This record gives sequence, C-alpha cells and structure tokens, in this order.
Amino acid sequence: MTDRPYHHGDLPAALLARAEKTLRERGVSALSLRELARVIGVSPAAPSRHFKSKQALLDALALTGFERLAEAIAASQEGVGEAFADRLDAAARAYVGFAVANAALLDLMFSVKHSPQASEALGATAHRWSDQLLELIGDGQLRGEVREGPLERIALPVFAALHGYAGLTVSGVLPPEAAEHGLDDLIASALRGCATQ
Amino acid sequence: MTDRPYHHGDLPAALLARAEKTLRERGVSALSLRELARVIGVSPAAPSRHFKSKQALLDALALTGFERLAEAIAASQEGVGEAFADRLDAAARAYVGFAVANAALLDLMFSVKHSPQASEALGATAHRWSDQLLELIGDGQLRGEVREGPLERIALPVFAALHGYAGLTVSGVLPPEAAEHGLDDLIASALRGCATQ
DNA sequence: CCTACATTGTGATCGGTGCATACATTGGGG
DNA sequence: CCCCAATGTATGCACCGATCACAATGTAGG
Repeated sequence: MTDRPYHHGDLPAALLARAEKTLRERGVSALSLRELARVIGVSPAAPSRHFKSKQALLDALALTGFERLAEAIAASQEGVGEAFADRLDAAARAYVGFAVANAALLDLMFSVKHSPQASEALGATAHRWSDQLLELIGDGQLRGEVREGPLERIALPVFAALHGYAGLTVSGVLPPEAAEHGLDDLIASALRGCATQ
Repeated sequence: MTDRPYHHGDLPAALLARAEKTLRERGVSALSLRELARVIGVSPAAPSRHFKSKQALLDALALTGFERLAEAIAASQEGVGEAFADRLDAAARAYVGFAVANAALLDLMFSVKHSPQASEALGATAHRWSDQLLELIGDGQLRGEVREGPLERIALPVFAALHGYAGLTVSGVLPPEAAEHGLDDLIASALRGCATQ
C-alpha cells in the first residue's frame, strides 16, 4: 500500500523532533505517543521500541532541553566584555530568553516526575550547564567584583532569581508592564546581592 | 443496594478535598475524575455537574492553593519583629515551606494552562497575596530599610528569587547540602539586593 | 398539599490514550 | 549464506474525559 520502507531509518530522532514541535505548539498535555506515531506514519506500538514509556520520551526531551540551554548560555558569553556585570547580564538574558522561547520544555526540564535513572542523566547534563554559572561567578571573584565565599552558596541565589523570573514570565503571572524593567531590575538586584562588601 | 442517599450533600467540596489528597500523594498525572468519583462513591458523570472539565477542577484546586498560601504568609507575620529583615525572613520561610509541603499544588498554581476566565479569578486571588509582599516592602521603605523606588520593581526580584528557590527545591535540582544554607543565603542576598544604597 | 421546575446524580456510549503481547520484516555479523 | 537481534506491526486491554438522555430529588408557587 505505502511505499514507505518497513524500517523508518531514524525513528527515535523523528519522534523527538515531532514531540518537541507539538510540545511547543500545543503543550505537554496534548502530547500523545499514538498521535506522534500516526503523524510520522508508523504503527502505534513502534515508539515503544525506542522509549519504554511516555515518561521516557519526556525525559529524553528534557535532556535535549538542558543541552540546548547549555549551548545558549555558552553562546551568550561569546564576544561579551570581561566585566562580571556584562557577563552575568548576557547569561541572564540568554536563560530567560530560552525560557520564554521554550516555555513548555522548561516546565518539563524542571518537572518533579522523572524516573530515577533519568534523573541521574538529567542531573549530569544539568551540572554541565550550572557549572557555567559557577565558573562565571568564580571569574567574578577573581576579578574582585564578587564577594568571597563558596561558589555554590553565592551562585544559588542568583540562579534562583533567574529561574524564578523565567517561571513567572512563562506562567503569565507578571503583568505586561513588569516585563519592561523586570529583567533589568532583577539583574541589578542580583548584582547587588553578590557584590563584594 | 447502598444506603447512600441519592444526593451526596456537598460533592464539590468532597471532590476538591479528595483531589487535593491524591494530588499530594501521587501527583497531578495520577489525578482522574473517574477515580475521584469512584472513591467518593458517585457515578463517573457526577463530577461534571460541578466542574465542567478536568481543567476546571484543577483551576479550582489552584485557587484554594493561592488562598492557603495567602493565609500561610499572613500567619508568618504574626508575632514577628517589625524590622524588615525579620519580616522578610518570616515571609520567605513561609513561602518556601508552603512550596515544599505542597509541591504538586504549587506546580498547578503556576501552571501555564488555565482557562482564560479561571486566569481572571486566579489573578485576583494571586494579587490578594502578592499585595502582602508589596506591603512588606513598603513598610521597609517607610522604616528606611529598603531602597527607594516603585514597589513592584523592588518586589519583583525578591519574589522571583523566592519563587525560583521554591521551584528548585521542589524539583529536586538542589543537592541536599544546599538545603542547609540555601535559604539563609537567599534571604541574605535578597536583603542586600533591596537594601538602601 | 401538590405540582411544576431546576438541581443533582445515573447509565451508557464514543473516541482517544498508554501499555503489553505475539507476530512479521529486515539487515548485519557469525 | 544464514541466523538472529533489532525494528516495526497487529491486536487487545484497561482506563480516561466528555457528552447525552434519563431518573431521582429538593423547592417554590399555587
């Protein structure tokens, strides 16, 4: 009937790509393995060969999210000044920008319900990226622009503020007028929060 | 067969109570209208008389969450000193405490997908509570312990940090050792962020 | 009192979903 | 070259949310 070959070629990648698309367009609740299979043109049971469960698919999706986020933050540091304020500013805008552009995905990435093993892989990738922030703080300390103290303890409040702001923006809690100065104020506040003295 | 009366008496309340229980114990994904009806001892279609859709039930649940959160924060201000630092400290711990104790509910409260009309009611209740934070900041300004400026613009970074820390804690991103000083550091950082000059 | 009516709960049904199992096809390594 | 592991198929199960017509109940007006 169909000229489609029996083997798809790269079903896992097709699943992830398609899933990311519908996730972006219609949210996680509208994501269905069956529909995915239908759209790709494969039997309803085929996806289970590559993702043991729907949650496994979501976990994999979250993983790609962390990777892309890490890339976005790394890219934000290209061609920006060495001053801590500039670097933090760039990273913050990269993070919030990613969050706004991938709202549903971000939800998934920081969702509570990951399978234990997936949490492990997620944790590793998440570290690969949070290390960027730690390094940024560390540089700031070396330049004498950031207060002394354990890296993680200085970075946590900064990261929490970023993460919270992203979450608030995405969930539409912030009134539109807040968007104007919101991020500027946040970055300024974070800078004061970890300034030396 | 059953001696249960035809009319339940207060099905909406029973639904909300039961839903909150399973939400807490097994997460939002395990919440099913049919199971709710089954457990309460009512027909599968009965809930639809009171909640037009599952999302409507979730919206109502989120609303009760905002109310309880407002109460928790208000209660935290009882019998605490007048110093801004003390008041903010109490409110912050109340917020994070609520978040940890009601992780899934908090997710729901700040979820993206609320029906437009529900968003309206949610927004109103959310304001009733964010006003508490604004008032707290305002008092701090009057006491000369908080920098000058528009209330909302000063409060936003503080609230973002709180919200982000709560989210990180709940989603298990924070390593256990971070929980020890994490909140203390966060509050201290927020205080520096909005301190006068 | 009693009757019309609105409210609330029932039962059945429909399309959809995730998952498991048994089977078919394929392609690459012994 | 052939066998086997990997991949996709077909089918079935249990469950879900939503909707409909219908039954039971409370209530307000005569």
